[in-house]
Amino acid sequence: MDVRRLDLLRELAERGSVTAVAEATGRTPSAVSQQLKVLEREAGAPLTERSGRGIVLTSAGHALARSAADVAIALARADAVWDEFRNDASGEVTLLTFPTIGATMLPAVLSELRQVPGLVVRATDFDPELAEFAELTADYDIVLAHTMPGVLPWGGRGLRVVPLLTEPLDIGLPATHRLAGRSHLTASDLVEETWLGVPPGFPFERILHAIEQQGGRRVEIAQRFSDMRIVEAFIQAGFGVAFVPRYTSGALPPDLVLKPLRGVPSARQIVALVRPDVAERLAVRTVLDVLVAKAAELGAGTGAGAGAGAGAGAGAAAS
Amino acid sequence: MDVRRLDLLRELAERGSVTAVAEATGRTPSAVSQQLKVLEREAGAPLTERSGRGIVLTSAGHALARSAADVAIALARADAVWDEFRNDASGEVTLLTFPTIGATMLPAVLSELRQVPGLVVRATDFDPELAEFAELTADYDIVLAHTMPGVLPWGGRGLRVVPLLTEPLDIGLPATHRLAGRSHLTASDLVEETWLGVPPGFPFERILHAIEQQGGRRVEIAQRFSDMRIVEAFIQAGFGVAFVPRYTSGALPPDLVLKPLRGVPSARQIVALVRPDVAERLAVRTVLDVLVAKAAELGAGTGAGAGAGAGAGAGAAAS
DNA sequence: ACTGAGGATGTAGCATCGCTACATGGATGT
DNA sequence: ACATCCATGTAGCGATGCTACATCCTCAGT
Repeated sequence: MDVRRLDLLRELAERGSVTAVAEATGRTPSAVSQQLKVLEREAGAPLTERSGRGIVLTSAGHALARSAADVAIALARADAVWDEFRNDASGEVTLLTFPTIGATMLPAVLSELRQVPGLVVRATDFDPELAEFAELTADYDIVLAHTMPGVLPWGGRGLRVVPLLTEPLDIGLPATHRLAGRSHLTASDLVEETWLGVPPGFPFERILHAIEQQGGRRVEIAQRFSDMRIVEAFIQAGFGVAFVPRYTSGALPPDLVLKPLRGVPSARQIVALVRPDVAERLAVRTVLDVLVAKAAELGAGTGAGAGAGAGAGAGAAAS
Repeated sequence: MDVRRLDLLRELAERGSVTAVAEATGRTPSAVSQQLKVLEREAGAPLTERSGRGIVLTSAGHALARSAADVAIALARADAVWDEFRNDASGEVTLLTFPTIGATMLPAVLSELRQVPGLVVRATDFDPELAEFAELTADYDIVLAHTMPGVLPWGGRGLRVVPLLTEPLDIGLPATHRLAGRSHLTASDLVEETWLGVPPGFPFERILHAIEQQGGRRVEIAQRFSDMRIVEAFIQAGFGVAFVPRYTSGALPPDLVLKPLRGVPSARQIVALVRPDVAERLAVRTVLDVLVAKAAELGAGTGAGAGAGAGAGAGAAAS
C-alpha cells in the first residue's frame, strides 16, 4: 500500500474525477489512472467503477479513501511536529475569504503574520453560495465561510470547522429614516419596509423568512446583491433597508445607521473551514491562531463574545 | 518528507546502527545511508551525528523519528481497516515465546488460528533476560514476556503491552517432602530449604529475595536453571524446592506437588509485547485476541483471574 | 442518427530515483 | 601498527512513474 497512491485515491474521493485529480496534482490523467490501477491490484479489490462518462468509488474505494485521509493527517502532523521543533512556520498558505471579513479583518491578520519569517499567505476573495464553501477546501488551505448559527452543512465531510466569530446582523437604515431614532427594531417594524436582499442560496435569507413569519406578511425585496458595499450605497440612497453585519462592515458612512433587531435571532456564524490534513500544518495553524485572536478582538470590542476557544490554539478545535 | 525515508529513520531509532537497519530491511548500508542523507537534506537539519564508529540520533532526529512512528501506525491502521473490510486476516505473524507458555498454551492457540485462512504464525522460543524482551520486538511481531507485577521495564519505549495472565507461582516440592501435606506454605517454612533458582537477571529472583527478607535469613541456592523441565526433574530428584508457575507447567509428574505460598505475593505477569505499528495489523490483532482468550481460559480454570480485558479485542489495550 | 466533446484508459518511450557493488576513511581494540 | 567495524562516498544499472499520443465509451446537441 503505497502512500502516494493512497493519496491519489483520497484526492479522487474529494474531487470525483481522474481528470480533476490530475489537474490538482499536476499530472496527466493517464498517470493518475495508471497509479489507481496499481493500487487496485495491490488492494486486491475493485476501488472504482465506471459511471457514465466518469467513474465513482465503490464502497471499498470509499473505505480505503477514508483510511488514506487518516494517513494524510498523520503525515501532515509529522511535518507539523517537525516544523514546531524547528520553530519554523514557513510555507505558503492559501486563503479564501468572503468580502466583508476580507475588508475588515484580513489586513490586520496579514500584517501580523508578516512578522512570521518565511510564511506567505495568498489570499483571494470570493463569495460563494452556502453549499460551495466545502468544495473549495480542496483548492484552498483555509476557507472563511459564514452561515447561520446551527446550520453547518459541512462537517459531515470530515472538515475541521474553526469558529471565529458570532456576528450580530443589524438592520441598516438611512439616517433620515422614520425608524432611525429607535434603540432597536422588531419584526413588525420591518415587514412594511422595502428590503435589499441577497441572491437566492445565500445565508442571510433565512432570517428574512423568520421576520416574515413573525411579522405576518411577506416583505418586498427590491434588489438582490451579495456585495455589502453596494447594499450600503443603496441603503444610503433610500432604496430600502437591509441586514448589515455589525462588526465587519468597517467604517460606515455617517448617514447610515445600524439598529439591532429584537425578537428574531439574527446573527451569522463566521468560521474557518480546513481539511483535517492541512489543518495539521504549522503554517496553517499559525494563520488560524491569528484569525481566531483577531476575531476575538473584533467581537470583544462591542461586547458580544466570539465563537469559542479564542486563542486556545486552533489545532485543538473540534472537527 | 517521504514516508519510506521516515520509516528508515524510525528503524534507525530502534536499531541504532545503519548496518542493522540495512540488514533488517534487506538493503545495503550504503543505500540506507544515502536515503538518510536525503531525508536530512529535506528536513533541513542534521538528524544524526557520528559517535565513535557508529552514529547516534540528534535530538532533532529523535523528534522526527517519533513522528515517523506515528505515521507508521497510521499506515498500519489503514492496512488493518482495509483487511477488516475484506475480512482478510492473512499474513505472516512472527511470535517469540518463552518456554513454559509455549509448551502449554501455544498449541491450542495455533490450532485455533489454523482456522483462519491465509494466516501463518511462525513461532520460536527463546528465554531472554528481562531487559531484552523489548529489543526483540524489533525482530518479532509478538513477543511473549513475563515479569513481576508492577515491574514493567518496557512501555517507556512506546510498546504496546497486552496483559494475558497473572499467574501465581507456587512452590514445587517432591511428594515425599516434609511440607508436602500442608495446604499452603509461608516464608518461614521455606528459608530452611535448599532452592533451585534461576540464572541472575531472570524475573523470579525478586520473590526469593522477599522470602529471604521475611524469613530472616538467606536461602541456599543449589542450582540455577531457566528451563522449567530441568527444574521439575531436579525437584523430583530431591535436590531442592523451587517456584513453579501454577498454570503453565502442563501435566506435572505425580510425585511432584505444588503448594501455594502465603504472605509473600508471588505471581508473574504474562504479557504480549508488540510494537504499536505492528499491533495495528489485523493478522497480529487476530493472534493477540486468541492469545488473550486462551489465557483467560487457563486462568479461569483454577479461579484466578486473567490480566484484563479478555476478549475485549487486543487492539483496544492501553499502551 | 450523427457528431462533437469530455472523460477514462491503454501503449511506447523517456527520465528520475533508489538500489548494488566497490572503494574510502575514521575510530576502536588487540 | 594492524585488523576490524562501521559509515559514507561514486559509478552504473534497473525499476518505476511520468508524458505524449491514441482509443474507446458515453452523453448532449442538432
